[in-house]
Amino acid sequence: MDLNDRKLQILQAVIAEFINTGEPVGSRSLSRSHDMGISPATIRNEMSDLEEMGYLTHPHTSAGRIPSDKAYRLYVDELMNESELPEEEKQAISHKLSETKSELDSTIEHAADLLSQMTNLTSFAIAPRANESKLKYINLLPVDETTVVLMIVPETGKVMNKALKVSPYTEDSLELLGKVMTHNYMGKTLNAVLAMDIINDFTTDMESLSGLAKDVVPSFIKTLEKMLDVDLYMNGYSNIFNLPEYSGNMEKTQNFFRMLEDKNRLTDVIVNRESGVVVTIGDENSEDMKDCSLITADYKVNGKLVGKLGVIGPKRMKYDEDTSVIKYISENISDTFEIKEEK
Amino acid sequence: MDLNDRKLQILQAVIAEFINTGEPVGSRSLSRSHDMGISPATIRNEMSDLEEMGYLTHPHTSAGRIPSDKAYRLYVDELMNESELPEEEKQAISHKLSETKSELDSTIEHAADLLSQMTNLTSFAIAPRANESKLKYINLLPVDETTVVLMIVPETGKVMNKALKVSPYTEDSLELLGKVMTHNYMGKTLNAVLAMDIINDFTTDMESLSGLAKDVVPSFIKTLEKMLDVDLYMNGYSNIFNLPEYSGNMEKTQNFFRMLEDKNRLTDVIVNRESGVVVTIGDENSEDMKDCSLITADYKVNGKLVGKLGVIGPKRMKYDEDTSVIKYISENISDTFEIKEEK
DNA sequence: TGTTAGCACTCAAAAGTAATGAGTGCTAAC
DNA sequence: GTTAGCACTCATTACTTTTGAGTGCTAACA
Repeated sequence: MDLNDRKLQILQAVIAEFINTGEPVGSRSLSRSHDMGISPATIRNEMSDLEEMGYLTHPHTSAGRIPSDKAYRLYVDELMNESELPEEEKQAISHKLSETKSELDSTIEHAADLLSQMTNLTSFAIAPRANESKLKYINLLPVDETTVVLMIVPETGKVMNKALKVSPYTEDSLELLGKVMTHNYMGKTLNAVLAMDIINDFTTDMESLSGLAKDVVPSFIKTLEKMLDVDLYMNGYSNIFNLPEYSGNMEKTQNFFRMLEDKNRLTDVIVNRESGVVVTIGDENSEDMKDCSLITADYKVNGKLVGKLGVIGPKRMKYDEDTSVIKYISENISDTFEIKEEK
Repeated sequence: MDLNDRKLQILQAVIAEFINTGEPVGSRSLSRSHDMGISPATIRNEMSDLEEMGYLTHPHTSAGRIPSDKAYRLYVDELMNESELPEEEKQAISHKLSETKSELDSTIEHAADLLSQMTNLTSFAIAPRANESKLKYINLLPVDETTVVLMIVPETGKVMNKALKVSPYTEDSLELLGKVMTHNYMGKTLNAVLAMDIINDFTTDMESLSGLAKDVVPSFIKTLEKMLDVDLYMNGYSNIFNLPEYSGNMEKTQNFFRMLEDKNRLTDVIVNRESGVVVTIGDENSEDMKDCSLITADYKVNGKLVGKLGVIGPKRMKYDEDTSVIKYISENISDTFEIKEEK
């Protein structure tokens, strides 16, 4: 059987209608809302064909049709026309994001915020991962007799520092320790440094430092490990209650929130998505998200891929608009954190 | 009318039963479960009295009784015996918290985690507020031609730093600017510094620095402002679905999540609670939390009050156990971050 | 005088029943 | 190939009945 023009037209109409209302679409109501010059009976025949081809399903015999995952996939890949964002929305985004220009963390947070507001979905964003990023700067600074601050600056990603309680020390030994650490680890990637036998570097070689090193090195390692963690921002989860299929179904709602609360798992899923603007639909996701769709995009800092952001919501989301929003926001962030050549 | 012994006993039994099951408690079932040597009819008479006195209510004529807010208040203040935590739970807490010893942020996060696990409620914790904390250390560090790191260490609370993009600069001018900032602001409280006319300090006086200062000072101010924000950790919100009164009532659940998602509001509520272990019940809270109870406690760092943590859940929470857990965890944190005198 | 058995009454929740209506599939005529 | 007609399906809604845990009241009892 062939996906001829009329079938496509009907399929598109069913998808559009279902995305809008969330109710199964019947032949009669379709012929009323989208006048395409054919009778409900004809639509019925076509729908029946579309069902056979796997694009539509039936919740039960006497209900209307709803799009299958395959239909959404077709829609996203071929049918929908990515709408250009209206100028005023673009302005609103740029304006909101420029408020925190040059502060990546806040920008990411604001981006997630915007995203959920503009899509009425649950949004998320993750800050840069640092693991393949080279250490650019390591420093130990004296604060008071028993406090020093350890600071680690990776090439991309978040600066980390930590105030450490240590036994009394001399500034000289602190400076020396800082220099040794810098010498040993600077320019290497986070992963590379963590693969080294850091503790041994200090316990065997340098007697004079071992006291201070004993206080500092474990924290250094822990801090490096913590830099591998990605921060997850999430926003707009209450939006789910605006959708009748959730607000009328406690079990679905429960699953949704349980899924969201497993932050590690969610972070994993997001981190491991392909780059670019990616849409995954229903079964294309893992079991716990199988009746959701996700759209993600990544943003760059200085031209390198570093973080992701996106939305999660029901399969009947407004793929066209939502994709545009996400795309625009991620590009906007990337632009903001581009090295300005002319500077 | 008098709250005699028997009435108290019955009231206590009703409360205990209701906290356990969430179902209104009838006279017959009460006489069966708590044998107190009197007939259901007598219990009925007493319950009727208790209702007149405002301790019990009736959802409808033919239903059992449920405790009023007043009853919970009495229970919390006088009737319940704060249970000592079993030794193994204490151990579990100490063990889990000691994993991240000396890293306040992670400790707080873990504490919130533990709290929700042990109480089956939604837990929250806020990291220290820095606004009355004195600035202990300000530094500007060169990273590369167009990047410097600004670091601010307050006496208590979180070290903040930020990588800033700046126009090309000399290390000398950076050092000078750092010294000026240190000279101007060190030892003052955050609030005090923010009250000053910081921008003017630099634009008028020091011509030589104005280029660099123009890049750095606005970020300095923003960073200070950001230090006033408190970070809120939240955990275990899905626990709400285990409670029949929520999992059977979408509207309640919605309100709960909407309330939780308003982070600023929630943070405000928590920050402004009295110190010590505080329980607020139902109407004692603001409108949006009026059918919840909250228990909070604060923890100290170096003996100063700095942060809070607690739980939010239904009014029929296990006040005795939950209070003990919160109290123990908050004390444990305070102990961990106590200055060790003997050091 | 406090306690209790007995009884009529109440009412939410559960179960059963019927009506509604949007939908389908099939067939026969156009 | 298209469409009107019709029998059939089935979730949803409304209505009714039944059930049972509960109450309040009264009268008798210790």
